[in-house]
Amino acid sequence: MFGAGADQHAGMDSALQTAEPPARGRLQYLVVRDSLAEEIARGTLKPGARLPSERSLQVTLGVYRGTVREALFQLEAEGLIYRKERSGWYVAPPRVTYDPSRPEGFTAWVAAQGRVPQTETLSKERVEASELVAPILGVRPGAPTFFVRRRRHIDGRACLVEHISLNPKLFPGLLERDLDVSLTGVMRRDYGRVVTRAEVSMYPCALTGAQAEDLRVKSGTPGLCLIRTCFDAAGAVLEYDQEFWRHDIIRISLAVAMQA
Amino acid sequence: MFGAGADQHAGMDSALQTAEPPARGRLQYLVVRDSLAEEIARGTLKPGARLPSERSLQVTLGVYRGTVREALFQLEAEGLIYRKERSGWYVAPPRVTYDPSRPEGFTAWVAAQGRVPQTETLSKERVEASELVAPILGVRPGAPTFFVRRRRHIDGRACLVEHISLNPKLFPGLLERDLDVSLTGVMRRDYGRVVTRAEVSMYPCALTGAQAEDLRVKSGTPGLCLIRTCFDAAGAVLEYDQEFWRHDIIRISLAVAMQA
DNA sequence: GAGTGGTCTAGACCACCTT
DNA sequence: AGGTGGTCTAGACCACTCA
Repeated sequence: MFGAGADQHAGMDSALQTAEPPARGRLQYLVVRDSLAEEIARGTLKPGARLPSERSLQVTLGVYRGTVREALFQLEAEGLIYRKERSGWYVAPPRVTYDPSRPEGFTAWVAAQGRVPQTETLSKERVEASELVAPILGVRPGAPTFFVRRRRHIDGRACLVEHISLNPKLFPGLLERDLDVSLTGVMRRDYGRVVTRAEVSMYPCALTGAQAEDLRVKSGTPGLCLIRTCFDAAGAVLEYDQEFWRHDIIRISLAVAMQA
Repeated sequence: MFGAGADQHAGMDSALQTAEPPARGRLQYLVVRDSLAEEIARGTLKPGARLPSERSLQVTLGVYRGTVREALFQLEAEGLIYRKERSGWYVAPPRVTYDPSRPEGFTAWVAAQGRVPQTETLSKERVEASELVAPILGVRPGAPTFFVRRRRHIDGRACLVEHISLNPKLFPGLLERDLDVSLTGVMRRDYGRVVTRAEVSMYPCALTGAQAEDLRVKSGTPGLCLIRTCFDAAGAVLEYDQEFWRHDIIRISLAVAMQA
């Protein structure tokens, strides 16, 4: 046996059997990370494929499990792999590209990229407008609003949950409808309301609490929070939408005209 | 002494002295996270303040250091705290809001939010156009291009590095100028080129390798990659810009008109 | 030089998924 | 029931920062 930490920091040629001229791969977990990343890039591990278990990697690579996990976390942060809780680690599929200036709904643009979309309504209810939402929807705090929670999937994998707030006066009877479809489509066809403008804001976040549970990811998983307020041509707020995305599945892309 | 893991999962009343009706705080690191988060929310810990050291938290809270660190990582992922490598953990300042449709440069919009911007040119050189960049700039692969690396700070903290590629024919002598200023300003004043349109794309990423070193963060830190191609009114590509942001410092916000 | 975070080891039990 | 990841313990040494 070798003493704890005697040559734990590689740099000498102990780390892995794969003879490499490390350069930056001095740290063991970086070596593990890069070797896994290379297998993914090379295609030895294809999207959707399952990685060997942590314990088998531990044995194969001759490092302790924490080091393997650190490497896995890095790859997860890069969006190269993801985990199904207590099931295993899998190679992540390519990102989908979302253009918030396009009028197509989720279902349409995901399908257009050759992927399989699916929407699931988790809850729909009447709630009192919060201090935050009331001024946005243009109602008094405490006034009735519609609140819809939906989960959306791509290729069978849950990739976002969204919280939608609406003004009931604009959409009477909305909650009685099937909402597993494009909401902008329902607004247009059934209520004659068309989104012509939106204010979009987004920031990297962590998925915690209810969001993490809804997406079945570990609390603290990195995510992207995307908030959208949709207006019609008259300037009425049609929808206030908070979307919590897995960080590894989306790319935002749009053309912007510079303001004068 | 107590056996390894006998009551390691709280739920019973072992976890922390702070009597709480956990609800979701069953896991020890979530309890630690939430108690720290509460101190930040309450203002006991103010932006910029330094947290107690991991070892002192370990003693205070009666858990092992790994548990403390897991809690710290979660708060980091949420953007509530950040680390200065090997120095300590600090409470994060509020995010700045970036609107890619505004023509103001970094220096102007950061200052407008009451923060102190600073730009630093890390390198500027002539390089051969890569396969990726050539078609974007409209030159042949291998043709000469300008390549500028800059690091930008907010309130003294490095918050992004950017890689800028330009077509030398449009900006002769650019590399001899001071580039620690607004590039769009230089383009406009010195070359009569005005950005009127941009294609912007962004996705959550991990800061690794050179980016991580430039920003002095640990490899694998979550980040936001923002890529921008700027055009003038004639449709010429003025600039191809890759920005690597710390994940916790920025919020993107813009108004979009829906395409017909 | 003292103190900090960063990395690493060698174990253990638990909750959950899969078969 | 067996295997997986998730959490936890109790150590150790290292590289770096800061005073």
